[in-house]
Amino acid sequence: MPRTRSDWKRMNPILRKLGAALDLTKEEQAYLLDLQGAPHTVTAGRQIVVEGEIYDDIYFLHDGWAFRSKVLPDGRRQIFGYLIAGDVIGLRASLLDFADDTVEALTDCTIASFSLERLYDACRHHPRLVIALMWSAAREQSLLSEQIMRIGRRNAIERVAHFFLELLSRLQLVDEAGRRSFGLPLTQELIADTLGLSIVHVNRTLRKLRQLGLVDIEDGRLVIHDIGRLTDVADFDPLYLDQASGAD
Amino acid sequence: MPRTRSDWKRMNPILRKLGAALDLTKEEQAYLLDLQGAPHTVTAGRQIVVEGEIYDDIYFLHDGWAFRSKVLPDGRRQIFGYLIAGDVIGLRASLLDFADDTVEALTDCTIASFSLERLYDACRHHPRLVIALMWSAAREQSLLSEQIMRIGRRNAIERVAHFFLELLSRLQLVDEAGRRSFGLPLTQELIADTLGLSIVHVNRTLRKLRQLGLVDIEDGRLVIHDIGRLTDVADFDPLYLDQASGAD
DNA sequence: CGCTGACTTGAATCTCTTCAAGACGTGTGG
DNA sequence: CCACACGTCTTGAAGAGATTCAAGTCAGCG
Repeated sequence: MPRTRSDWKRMNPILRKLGAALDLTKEEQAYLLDLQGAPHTVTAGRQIVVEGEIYDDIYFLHDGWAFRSKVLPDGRRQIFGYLIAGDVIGLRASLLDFADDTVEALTDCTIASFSLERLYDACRHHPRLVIALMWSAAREQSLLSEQIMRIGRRNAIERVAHFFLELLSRLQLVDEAGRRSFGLPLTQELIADTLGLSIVHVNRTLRKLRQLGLVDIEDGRLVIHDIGRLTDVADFDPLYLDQASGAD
Repeated sequence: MPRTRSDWKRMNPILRKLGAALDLTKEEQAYLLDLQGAPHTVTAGRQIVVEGEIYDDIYFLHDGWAFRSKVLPDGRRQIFGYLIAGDVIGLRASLLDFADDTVEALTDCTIASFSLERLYDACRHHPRLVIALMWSAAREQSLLSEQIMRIGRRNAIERVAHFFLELLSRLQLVDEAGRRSFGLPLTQELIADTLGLSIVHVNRTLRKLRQLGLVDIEDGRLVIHDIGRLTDVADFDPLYLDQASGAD
């Protein structure tokens, strides 16, 4: 299904997300769209960035889910975070000499690339765009910090609850979640590798959350029954997401 | 003890660190030094950045140790990482609306500030400097990812061993460590809050490392007796540090 | 000289992991 | 169309790793 440029623009989640941080001018928006090549699709399971490889391009994720991870020699895997519509992929890999982790498409993804080279030009002509990109990277760092907090100092039920609420807020920002539910393409194994738990324990923890009447997962969709209580359980404070949720 | 500008320049750890990534021209180096105000001292225990506050300035850390952390309402604390000579403080806080964690001086620190406003100018006139700054932020992200890996998927002894080796490499880059030892201003409580462990367990783990003949802590100095074996225990791969260690 | 902060150690306890086995749904080839 | 394999989810039981509680040592310091 062919799309015109103005189509991309109207629905572009990157603009939506960056727009939440800075008010970009029409010109800046146009420039940003021009930077990108035509979007293409990556099928689920494919690796977009591979640990140890060299990259000069970065990608904007338009649609779908991806995740960053790394595997120890003995097979233990850690997932660092999930990438959803509006997120940037591979910025770090192209700034550093090599990618130091792997980004894999979790669902079919639509991505658009542009070369880092063009960032130099952008610097000169549209410095605010670079600031916007840095803002995006800064926010990603906040997510990483919060992930450390989750894994380092929270117990299993807090981790899961907190993780779900973070996903809810992030997805809402790009219009991919309802008020209290969203499509969750994760297996329990992925959740385990994200939160530093075993599969079995994730299973038991989900059961507990279900029994408490807080959340349900049905048909790959997460439904939060009581956001207030879940927020209490998780001790969730969305400040770090820097997205003025609610008041928006 | 007064210093001339050329003094700062010669010994400036920021230049040393950024120089490891990009070869900055003389002009770029001079511009970078001009950006900064005169260094001043922050005494140990003082907070440099406070969670929830608004910041427009960023700081270069010239000397000393600081750490980023966050505390849960019930007192559990997580330390996200340590800042040493050459590191940037507060970039994230000034890009986002608020600081989302706290940076505290662990030892007396020497820092120099410059306003984020000037970054716009830098963008136009010296885009490579901004790239260098982004490289620095990217590397910081790598550290955070590795921290997640440590806490999420490694056991206590691996965490401690890996943590020590990371510190060794980072300190060596800015000439603050010998071949196999360095000054370690951390209490066991700080190590515990860094690695997601209890104080007691850190203590036992350090004892184990000592008994294995791998490391010793004497007089606030960490001495690694057998880097090879410690690297094996930790499964340490310095690739993520992006500093071409050894071959340097 | 007594107080405080950091380190140390033992014992009991708990959270989470590991091992094992079964249920369920789905896709595939005979 | 059935049998079988496979991936995911689920649950029980045993065990390991880490925490908590408690108490005691030691050095520095007012």
